[in-house]
Amino acid sequence: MIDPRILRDDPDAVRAAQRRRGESADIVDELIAAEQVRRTSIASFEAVRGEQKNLGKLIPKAQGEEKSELLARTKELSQQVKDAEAAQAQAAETFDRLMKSLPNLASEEAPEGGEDDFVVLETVGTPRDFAAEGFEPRDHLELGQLLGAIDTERGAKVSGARFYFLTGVGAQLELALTQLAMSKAAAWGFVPVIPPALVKPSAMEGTGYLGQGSGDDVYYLEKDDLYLVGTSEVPLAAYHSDEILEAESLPRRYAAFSPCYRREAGSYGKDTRGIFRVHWFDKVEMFVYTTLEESYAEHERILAWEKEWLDGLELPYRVIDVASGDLGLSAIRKFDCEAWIPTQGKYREVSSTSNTTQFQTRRLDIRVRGEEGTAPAATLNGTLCAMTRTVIALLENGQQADGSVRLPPALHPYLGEVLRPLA
RNA sequence: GGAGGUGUCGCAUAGUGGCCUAGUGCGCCCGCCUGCUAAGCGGGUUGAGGUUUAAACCUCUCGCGAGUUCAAAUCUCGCCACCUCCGCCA
Repeated sequence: MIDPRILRDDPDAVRAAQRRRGESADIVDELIAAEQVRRTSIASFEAVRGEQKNLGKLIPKAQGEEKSELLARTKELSQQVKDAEAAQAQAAETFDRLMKSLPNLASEEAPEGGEDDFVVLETVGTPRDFAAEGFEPRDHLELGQLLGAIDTERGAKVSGARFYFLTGVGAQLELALTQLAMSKAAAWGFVPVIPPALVKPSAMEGTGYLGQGSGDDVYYLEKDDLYLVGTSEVPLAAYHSDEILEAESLPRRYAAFSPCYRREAGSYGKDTRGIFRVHWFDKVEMFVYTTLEESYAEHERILAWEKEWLDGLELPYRVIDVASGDLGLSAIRKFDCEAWIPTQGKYREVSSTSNTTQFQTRRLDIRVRGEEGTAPAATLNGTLCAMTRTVIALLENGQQADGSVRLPPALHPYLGEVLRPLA
């Protein structure tokens, strides 16, 4: 949710931001009208309510005829108060619903356009030339099967399409990555967290994951009215909901390890091989609470940490500045890191960091107490390590002609230098 | 899953229908006093929203939501959280 004052003071800025996202600006006029109704209905309610309170004070002191006259008048007022309150509540709800459907104001610095209009900010490392090395690279699934690391057939048997088992060195690799990522994050000043992966609707709604059709991509347990989170951003954002944080305590940085569940509705037929696009994976996620003013610099810092992580894994990657039409509801700007996937001949997303400014904190009621009163906090999120895609990148980029896989030095303490095919 | 209990301002507590504009203590902030510190004295101290140039005023907020009533922290119902016991389990 954006600052309602911007609507009043500078509606053109909101219209411009909508256009940058490639969306209609009509909602701005609807919002302005709804706010007007909201304010006048508040004024009417307060007027009758005030009168009711004043008359009510006279009743215990009044006697006889004066008293019964007062009672008659207040009885009439009572109904008016109820009606005015209901009207006020309805106007507030209408305004609130519209406000919540409005996406965050896309940054003017984000490239304009849709999914394909991203800007490449940087390319790090060089993809290997397998032709020069004299062999055809195997894809991650073939390698995973040779190593006894990935079992998608049994994943499908037990849970269905887009599920998998990690076995042997596959399981060990995920545990090693988890341990490495969590200890790196702790060294950078993040508080390690293991959050619940099931959350109430308010948490899901507050982070913006139920809006604009994205609700279809979320698993929901009807019996219990709980959602399975698609990222630990959700429980981490809701962690401080309904709280006021002291300005001196910021930034608060959290790194969470959690499973992530995604229905992948609307991606039928896309990335169906292996474990690239799955219904469940585990992830270490960074999440920061700070002030709006600090959020822009923090976004750069999170990106820097993501790069440091990929550098440590010695993966070739590039960084893109996601276009305004592809930001999702909550972000004003988003940077993705994409690792090179040799058998696809492309860079593919392995991490993503968003500045969601005050969009989530207004919904979740998270404020900062500073010198000049309270203001909504700002939140940011960024992937440190999404397990399945990182496993894919490590296997494919580290492979050798015999199907063995060389690991980066950072992982040697956990798994040795080379993963070897089963005999 | 069953039975019982609790939920008031940062913390602790008072409050069983109108004198609650929620009192008191602690903590915290400002001032006075004071060789220093402590004590003492005076004032302030939930948050949100509305009217307004401003000062100021008003409304809402006693876990959340409905209801009863002219009037609800207080009475009724539903929900949530926590505590104790039983059952089950890791």
